[in-house]
Amino acid sequence: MAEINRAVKGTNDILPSDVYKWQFVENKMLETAALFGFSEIRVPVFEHTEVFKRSVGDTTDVVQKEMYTFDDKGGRSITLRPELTAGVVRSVLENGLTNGPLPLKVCYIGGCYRYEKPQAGRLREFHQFGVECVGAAAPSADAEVIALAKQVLDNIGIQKVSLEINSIGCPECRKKYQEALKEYFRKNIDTLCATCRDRLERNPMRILDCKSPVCKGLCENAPVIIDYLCEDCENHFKEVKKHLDSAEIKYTVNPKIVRGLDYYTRTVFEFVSGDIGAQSTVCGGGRYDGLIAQMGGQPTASLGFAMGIERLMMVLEAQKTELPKRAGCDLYIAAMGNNASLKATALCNDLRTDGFKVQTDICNKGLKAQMKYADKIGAGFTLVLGDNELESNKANLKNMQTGELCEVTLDNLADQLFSAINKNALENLADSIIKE
RNA sequence: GUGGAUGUAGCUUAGUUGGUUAAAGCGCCAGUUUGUGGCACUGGAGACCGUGGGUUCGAGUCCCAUCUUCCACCCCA
Repeated sequence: MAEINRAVKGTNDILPSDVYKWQFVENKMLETAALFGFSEIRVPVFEHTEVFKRSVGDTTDVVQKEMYTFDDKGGRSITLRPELTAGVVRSVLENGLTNGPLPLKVCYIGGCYRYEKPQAGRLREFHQFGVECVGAAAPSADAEVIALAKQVLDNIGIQKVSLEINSIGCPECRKKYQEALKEYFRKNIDTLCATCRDRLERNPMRILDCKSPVCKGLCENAPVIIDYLCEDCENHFKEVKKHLDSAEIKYTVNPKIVRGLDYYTRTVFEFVSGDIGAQSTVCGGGRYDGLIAQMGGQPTASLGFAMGIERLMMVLEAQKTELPKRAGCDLYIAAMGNNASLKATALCNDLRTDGFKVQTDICNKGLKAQMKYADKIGAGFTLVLGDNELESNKANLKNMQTGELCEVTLDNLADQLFSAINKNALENLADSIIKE
């Protein structure tokens, strides 16, 4: 296939036959966020490169090798967002949103871009839903944000995900911990796998995540971050857990959770699914108390999370979850001849004004072809319009499910269609109740 | 960036030790006489066999390269 009609590597189309799933999921996300007082914010797809370097972290893989960065015609270094927190924080500061009532609760949905090698659950363009809660230092904030993530997943119908939490402390306790960790692994440097030997100095906490059996064995007895938390961080973590318990949100403490973005502090968490392959994290988040100050604002304790929408779709797919599909067409008007076609145009216009989904022939097809088309697009009812109908001002409304015909007058069609649709809906409901 | 697998019509696939106009099902379009979809029947459109080289008298079939897709590592949502 020629390049001109092929999507760029790692990108996907969401086709008309599938959008309903996305619309359902996105609506649930926004609705659920609203229950918690989070309102949507929309920020640009690209930012000054510096925004991401400063927030995500200069040494992270995301910034070092995965960003789509280019110079625009004005010589600015621009980067397509690899995640949304950075841009949202930038906007919050730029617009002085922290001067309003705190906590500030915002959520977002949008595409993110990372130059990675595609695989299951990993694309170059992918979509995230996330929230940011700015100016909330108490442990109850951590629990609320986690509760929100949980409820979003529940409301979408995601099953069998587990919540794992950890505390990676403040920069102070982390420094101490990393020293202890390095010391521990240095003693066993020869037994570590090659990549982990590499990680030892750069990011020793990553070794805890290694899948090689040797490293895994070594990790069993490695020092655990929780033992190195300062008093404040330890108390904070304890309180977070109490709040989760109080809300009856199940979790496991996983001391090995280490977030890959630099801005996280204290509480970090992930929701993990076993159904979608190696990229199993469907939601990741945590506290980032230092980020706002790092971005030039007043020190402001904050936290948030992000979900990978494609990964959620994969879970739904794996679970074989049926998502509600909206009816595509209430009425199809089949027109025969030019006069009927003119009348159909008028009727369609009126009915659409009244809020009905109505279609008619725009290809000059024969009657049979029009009926077939009506059937394929799932029209609830059809109406055939020809010279006879124009003359008598009456026509037969056909119920496409039952095949029943019902005579209607072409005046006040809307009312007649309305009652026909309702009658049909009631009968379907009754049928389904009887079946149960 | 590293590794493994893959690539024939919109979709799912067939294609014999390389040999004439590349096949089928589904889908799509149109018909099966006069104005009503789903079933059946008939017909039609649709593939430069991922791309570029090479071997050969001759390649969808063999070789090389490249790209895509998929999966894993790495990393992350």
